[in-house]
Amino acid sequence: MMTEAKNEQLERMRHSVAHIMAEAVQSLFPGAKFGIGPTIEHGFYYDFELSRALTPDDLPVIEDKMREIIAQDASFVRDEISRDEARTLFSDQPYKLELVDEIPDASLVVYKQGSFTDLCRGPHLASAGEARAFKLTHVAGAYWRGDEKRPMLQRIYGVAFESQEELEEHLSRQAEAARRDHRKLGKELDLFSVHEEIGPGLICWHPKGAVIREIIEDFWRVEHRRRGYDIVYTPHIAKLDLWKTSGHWEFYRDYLYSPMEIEGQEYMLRPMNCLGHILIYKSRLRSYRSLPLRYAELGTVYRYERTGVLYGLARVRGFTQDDAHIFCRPDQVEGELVGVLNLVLFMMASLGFKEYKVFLSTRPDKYAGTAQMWEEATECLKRALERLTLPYAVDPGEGVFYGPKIDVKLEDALGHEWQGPTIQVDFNLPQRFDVCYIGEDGSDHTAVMIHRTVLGAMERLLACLTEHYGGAFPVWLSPVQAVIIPIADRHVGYAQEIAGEFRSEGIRVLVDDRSERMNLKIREAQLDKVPYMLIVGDKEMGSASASLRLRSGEDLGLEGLADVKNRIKVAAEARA
RNA sequence: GCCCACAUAGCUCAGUAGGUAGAGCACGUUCUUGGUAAGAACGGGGUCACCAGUUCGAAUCUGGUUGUGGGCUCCA
Repeated sequence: MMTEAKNEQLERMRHSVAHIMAEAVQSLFPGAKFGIGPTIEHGFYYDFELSRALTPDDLPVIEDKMREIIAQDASFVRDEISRDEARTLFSDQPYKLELVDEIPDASLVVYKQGSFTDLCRGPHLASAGEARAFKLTHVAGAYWRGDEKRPMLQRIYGVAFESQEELEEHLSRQAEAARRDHRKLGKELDLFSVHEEIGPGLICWHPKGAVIREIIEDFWRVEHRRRGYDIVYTPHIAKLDLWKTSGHWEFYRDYLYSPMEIEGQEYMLRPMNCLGHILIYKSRLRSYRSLPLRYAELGTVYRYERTGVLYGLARVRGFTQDDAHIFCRPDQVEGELVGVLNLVLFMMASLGFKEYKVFLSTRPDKYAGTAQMWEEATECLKRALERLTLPYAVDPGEGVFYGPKIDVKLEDALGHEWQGPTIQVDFNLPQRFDVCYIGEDGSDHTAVMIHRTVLGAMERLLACLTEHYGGAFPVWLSPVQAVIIPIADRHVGYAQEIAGEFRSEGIRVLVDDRSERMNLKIREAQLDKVPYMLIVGDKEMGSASASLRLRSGEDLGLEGLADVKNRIKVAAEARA
């Protein structure tokens, strides 16, 4: 109850600060047209149409004006007026008029403070002087009512808290998030790059990023074989006709790369991996006895994403899905779904993601198949979730046109959400490609097809892992697990001996043999977030040992080589 | 795609009355061989993203292109 009341008060304050900002903008930009100004997580925004574009330099000026307004401490006055009065009041505010016309109530509520009156349900603070710590953070463009066909307004975002301390705490959390940004760490830790010369959204994996990827992919393969998947490889381009048959050309044309002509035939870069898998399935007659068949592929796909949506590794134009397609009988669907969900949970746990949200998306307005098919499949997905006692939320109408799905959103250490694994039942492709099997009765039956990824895409996964761990990857994923630091040049030979021995047992180790001081080498290994530093000098050489330092800064002192080796191997095997 | 901002050495960034460029780190050479987060000196390195325009003269002003960032819309 206490926190609820507190939240309500905070919401009220944030909303009032939005009004105060609007008043400040009104006085600084005469003729401003006002959109809406709601509260959001941590703060608020307000949308305006102004005579000129705002720049970041405008924010402190607006903040100063807001402080003046707060100092004047005008009361927030609630008033109820008729629709006609409202139309008169907002006669020069086209966006407000639009809102007035949409509210069905007979009388409308307005709030007035100082010289500013806004159409607003409230509630608000008693007076402007109750506003507390706030800061305007950034300006951005935003379509009126989120519709890209309507005018773009200028939005000012701000944050507001009950106290200066809370505001500063929030700002420092933001700063920590910026430090963990995978785009920044990707450069610092030498994981990946994108190049103007190659094209936006197309990723080059550097050796260290590639190590992480390779380890995860190897792990993925082993786990899939163990769970009855067959691994396949299929081409990255295919004739355009195939994509017409599948419906991709019709439904996703805006997201496809233009076809290319080869020997008078049009070919297209693949946006999905399914079709190759379907053709493998169809390469011979399938009996009900041989189902389910599970074809898995780390399949690279290319999708044309609009430039404005690209984001580091998390939203790209070429990416590798850990894809698989399960072909099964209707009576096998539920069991398969449970198997996939188990695999998802296992992968998430192995990668260190403890927080995730599960969403079940149901039938949209436009759909393939019959309502009954959707009903049954949705029930199957539900039962599978319930068998694993997984809490989930239903996203009504958010399914893809070809079938219902389960999406898993991961939450990283900073609370960012990432769309990861997805499990989709498909009613479209089996029909279009006549994907069937011979049943017990000797006749053809349409197979059920399940698309699924358990990691999502390798690119997005690396983004997510990097931010989750802040670049300090667990030992099993660390590109370099240990750096051996000889104190003086005469210790390099000993360091290399250790490195050879460790390497032969699968430990990723480097010798920092530069003629630099130990302090520098420690600092750099630390900045590289290498889990173990083995410092070796005269003492260690004489006792077949190394002095062990962890990236946490902890100095574990002298330890026998066998123990060090064992310690690293145990940590790697535990995936810790 | 849309709105706004930004683009200077490999990296992080200085460089506002327009007069052909700087620092730190990194890199190279040399000296130093040092016990738990940066030893020192010297040196190499930039057609100031690209293309036009204004100007006697453009990193600096204008327009366009490309890319990046913050958002909006979108994300099979």
